[in-house]
Amino acid sequence: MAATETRRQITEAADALFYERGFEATSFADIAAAVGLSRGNFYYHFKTKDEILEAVIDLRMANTRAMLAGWAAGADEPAGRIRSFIHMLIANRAGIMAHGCPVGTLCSELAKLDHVAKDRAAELFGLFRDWLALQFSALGRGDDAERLALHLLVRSQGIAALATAFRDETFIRREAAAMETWLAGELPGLAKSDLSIPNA
Amino acid sequence: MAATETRRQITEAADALFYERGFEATSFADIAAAVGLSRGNFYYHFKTKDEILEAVIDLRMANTRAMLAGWAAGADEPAGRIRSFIHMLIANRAGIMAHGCPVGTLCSELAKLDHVAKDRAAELFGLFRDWLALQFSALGRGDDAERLALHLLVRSQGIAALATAFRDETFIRREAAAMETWLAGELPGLAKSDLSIPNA
DNA sequence: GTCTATATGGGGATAGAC
DNA sequence: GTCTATCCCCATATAGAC
Repeated sequence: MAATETRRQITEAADALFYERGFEATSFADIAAAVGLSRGNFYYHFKTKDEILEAVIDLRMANTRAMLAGWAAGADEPAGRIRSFIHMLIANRAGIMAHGCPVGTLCSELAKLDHVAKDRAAELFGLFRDWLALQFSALGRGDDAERLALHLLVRSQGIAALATAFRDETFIRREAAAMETWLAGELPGLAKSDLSIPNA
Repeated sequence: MAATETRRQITEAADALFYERGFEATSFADIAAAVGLSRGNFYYHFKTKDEILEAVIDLRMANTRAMLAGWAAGADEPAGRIRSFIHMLIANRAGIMAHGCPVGTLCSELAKLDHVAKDRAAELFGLFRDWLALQFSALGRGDDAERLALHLLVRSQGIAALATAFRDETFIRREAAAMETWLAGELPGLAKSDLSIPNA
């Protein structure tokens, strides 16, 4: 197999395992087994665990950018795009209840380890913050755009944290709906009908 | 030294280390060194790591109950008690920026490990939820008490998660203030002056 | 590029002397 | 109750054959 393809497979397997089990709790052997590779060969592709982490963060940055671009393409109005962000909580509820938010839990773990990559992981939050701020700016809230963006991140992170602890789907839906109500209040020009709660 | 006293010291050292470095990342040797004990002797007091975790959760439950009782004793009005909860974010900001919320990060780590104690750790959230709900009930919001309590937990958890990632103290103060504004809006009978932002 | 075999270190955990 | 010595396993990481 081509080295780049194997590297891609390793990175994707590590991405999933880091999310499901955590960075420290995932061993080389776990990743190698997931890809169907021997431990020895593994080191041909990645020399250290930190190198894998770097590749995983790069992958998540790329995936996040693609997701945000998809949301932007999927809705003409900034309010609808923000709703896509909120809806993510419902769409990913199973994973969130089992393993939390991939971004928040990674940042938290790396902060405790005082890992060199902790700031790079925080840039994942930065992507969401900047993208949300852009939508609020387009809605005429330029002065408050970053504050409003961070407030949405706060609530989504809090929902994820408590959903992991209590594993209560109703709670997620209710708090997501409350976020939409808040959004409507911040954007008085918006029609109520544009802010119904997603069911998917 | 008396066994109970040594056990207490171990539990407190483990409590701090689990918070600062995480449960998995903390080794027996780390805890033993913090207490000034040999590894061998360590096993006289705790047979397994899970046993230490259990003791740490018990300690945190007791400490949390004591803190909540202190807040109740320190303010006659339920609104002031809730403000004590919000103020905790400011008071603990240094620790939160470095290591996150002790409750949220422990629940998150144990969930990923699928650890047997994950539900016991979630009961720490339960203590806050029930205590906050009690205050809202006393304020005549009995029907919504749990929902309002969980909303406060959501926002405090989200603030902790993002504060850890961005290490921005201004952000913490601003979001804490926003929580107080929200609280004022939920309790229309409350005087504005009762809801000023703590500075400590 | 992939494998097996292996080095090395640290983790949890135990035995037994004092 | 405390210590030293030790066991075993699994982790990261390397060497070298194929």
